[in-house]
Amino acid sequence: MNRVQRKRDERVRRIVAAAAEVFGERGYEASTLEEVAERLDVTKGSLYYYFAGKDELATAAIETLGTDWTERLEALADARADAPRVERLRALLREHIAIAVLEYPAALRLFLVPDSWPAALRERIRDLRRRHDLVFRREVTAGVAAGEFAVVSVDATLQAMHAAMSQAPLWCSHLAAEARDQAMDDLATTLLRLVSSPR
Amino acid sequence: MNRVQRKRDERVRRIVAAAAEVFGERGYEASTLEEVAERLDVTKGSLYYYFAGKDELATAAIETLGTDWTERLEALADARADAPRVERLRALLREHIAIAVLEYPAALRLFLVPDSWPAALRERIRDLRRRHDLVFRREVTAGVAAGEFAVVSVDATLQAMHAAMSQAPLWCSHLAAEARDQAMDDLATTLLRLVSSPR
Amino acid sequence: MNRVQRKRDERVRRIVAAAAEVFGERGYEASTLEEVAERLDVTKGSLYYYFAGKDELATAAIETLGTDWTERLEALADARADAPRVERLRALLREHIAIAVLEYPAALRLFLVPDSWPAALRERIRDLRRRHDLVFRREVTAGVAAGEFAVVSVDATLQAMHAAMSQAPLWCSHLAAEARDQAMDDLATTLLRLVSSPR
Amino acid sequence: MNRVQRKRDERVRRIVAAAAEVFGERGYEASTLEEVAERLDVTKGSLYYYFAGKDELATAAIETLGTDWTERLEALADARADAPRVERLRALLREHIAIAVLEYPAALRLFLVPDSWPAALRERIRDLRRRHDLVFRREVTAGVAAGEFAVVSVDATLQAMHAAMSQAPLWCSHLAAEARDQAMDDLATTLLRLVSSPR
DNA sequence: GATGAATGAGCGTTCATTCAT
DNA sequence: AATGAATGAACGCTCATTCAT
Repeated sequence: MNRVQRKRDERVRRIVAAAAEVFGERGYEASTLEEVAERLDVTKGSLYYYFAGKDELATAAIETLGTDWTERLEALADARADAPRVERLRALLREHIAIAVLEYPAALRLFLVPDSWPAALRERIRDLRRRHDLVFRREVTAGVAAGEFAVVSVDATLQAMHAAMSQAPLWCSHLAAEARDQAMDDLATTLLRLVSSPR
Repeated sequence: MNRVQRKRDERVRRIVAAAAEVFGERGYEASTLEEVAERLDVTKGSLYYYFAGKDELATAAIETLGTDWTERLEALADARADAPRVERLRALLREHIAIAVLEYPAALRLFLVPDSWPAALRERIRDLRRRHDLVFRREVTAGVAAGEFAVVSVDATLQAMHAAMSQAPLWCSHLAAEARDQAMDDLATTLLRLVSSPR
Repeated sequence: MNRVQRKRDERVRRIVAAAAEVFGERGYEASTLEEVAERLDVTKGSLYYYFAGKDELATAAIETLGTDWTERLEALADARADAPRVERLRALLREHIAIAVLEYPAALRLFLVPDSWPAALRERIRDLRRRHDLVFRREVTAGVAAGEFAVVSVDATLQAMHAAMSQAPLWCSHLAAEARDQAMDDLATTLLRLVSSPR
Repeated sequence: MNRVQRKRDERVRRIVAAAAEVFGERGYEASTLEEVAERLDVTKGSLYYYFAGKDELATAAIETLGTDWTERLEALADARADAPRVERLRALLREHIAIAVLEYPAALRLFLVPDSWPAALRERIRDLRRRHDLVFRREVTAGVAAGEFAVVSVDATLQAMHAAMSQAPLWCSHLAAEARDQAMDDLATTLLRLVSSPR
């Protein structure tokens, strides 16, 4: 029973990975269950054995990706708990950008979900974003409270950070390794300006 | 013949305008020729008299949308030619955000062109973005040269600005009118920090 | 414009007729748009130019058939307005049976609609049945009021009549012409017993 | 081996019972093997160990349903062997209606077998109906012979009775419990009129 | 120039059926 | 005996595209 369950989980994992790929490359609307199935070398119908439909598959893809991403950032924040605020935030920004560029270059498209989704799923996705957002929000608000950071508006600041980081792949992906590293560093440093107290 | 030509141009102009509206609101995949035709109060088939297909219409729409957008920003920059740099840049940022949020909420999706599009069209779109980018790049580089702005990297700065502005609709669209205006102001002010000389 | 409209109406009429045939032969669930289209020698998709979907097509089929049927009975009732009650009712029963057996042998299946239909459509069908029912109900209640008929329950009586008449094709269709006429007569006479005052 | 066989028979019996339930509730097309399996708490695939496919299962279900139904009526007729004819017939009608309305509301649909079914299966079903019919035919013909009943035509009378009873669910199912009981009583009494000697 | 009509390919989804284990 | 998994055909539906008029 345990073995069966493991097998099933592994299968689900592979399907979600393939789905995340496809949704990321094409966006929700242009993605086809056929293509997801093709990459897994199974038929369309098989997907329905594991997922109730396109929406659920997309949600699972987003959820998996979002959870993994968030947890890594949370772990990083913990690991740097004693570092100066600005350095901890820089590390988080840098890591976020690196994950976006190197591992999930398709994430932006994945989160560009159609407004037509059922409210429940959209709420679920909103939760994911919130938790993800919280990693950075915590740092920023604490820094502001401590007088080390200064922002015009926490929301606007976080919005700008997230947007810039999630679009980084569009800009960086085609660069050579070194230039890319430099670009990612530059972006992180640039985004730090958003919270630096201007004196 | 001249009169005929003018008439045709005007017709094309109206079609493209309607298409830009629809594509701008829904993105490429979710847009329907039926809806474009409906807004023009003609039938779907008529569009084919002027455009070879959806892709061409979309390209024309993107082009129009991009050109319109850029020209409005250029005009604004001209109008504020004598204003202090920082105020001119703020005005440009604010206007860009307003256009994105209020008029073309799906522009981000629209510019995320699928890899499957013909290279020619994608190149055309790249040109548009370049010209668009130039409006802000000019301001930033001039400001830096004049010692009034300071940036880590011009590319990273512009990249962050554009990303934040184009994703603003995701964040602002659902806000009430007043809150939305405030959010747009905050975002513009926040993005100004990216070029402010930190002293 | 008038000619175009006539053409369209004729087209719709033919589609509805084909649909009524198919739905009648197979029932709602087992009927296929493909088969309706095939009988019309067009493609499935064409049907959507005239009807929004399977449900609407089925509703139109039911509606057309039901209206025609009812109107003919109403006309008959008018024509026999001066005949004795029992003879007028007999004529109505006989005509109803004849229409069912000879013209719409498939009607029974057509009205066996799935419970899953949208409430609006089911309400529409209920209306049709009500109007159809009214032709007989009027006769029965008037007869009862006049003391010429006697029934246990008007509802039960009408229900039994309608059921027997609509199922007549199952029983009569395969009979030879003469035997079939006799069977239809017998059925009408039998059903008259339902209202005869038993003394 | 005998024990094994008994076990298997029991298993088959339970499957068929579940199938009869489902098919009786939903009709053939709308029934799913998945649902049958679910009610038995086994998987879809298991059913194929006992039945070659949906059609065979449906046939067995119809057969069971029909046999069960008939036997209950036969038992009832026996139990009331000494009652007056009219009361025995009333009891049979009432019971038939109750079974139709309360237990097999979709039986009508189920017996409206598509023409596409193999002739053998359809013949089988016809046999079932004949035996079923016989329960009532016996009562009616005997009553007529005894001079207690009077009918225009035995066939027409039985046809009307069966039709009214099998369509009763369409009419009664949505009534509240009390009203439904009353309706069933009324219908039985009404149908008795079909055989009552007039005057 | 424009329309009404039709087409056909493709999509998401369902489900009876098969089969290795 | 039974299960989990997979398949494939079919269905309802959408929509870009074509074309005679």
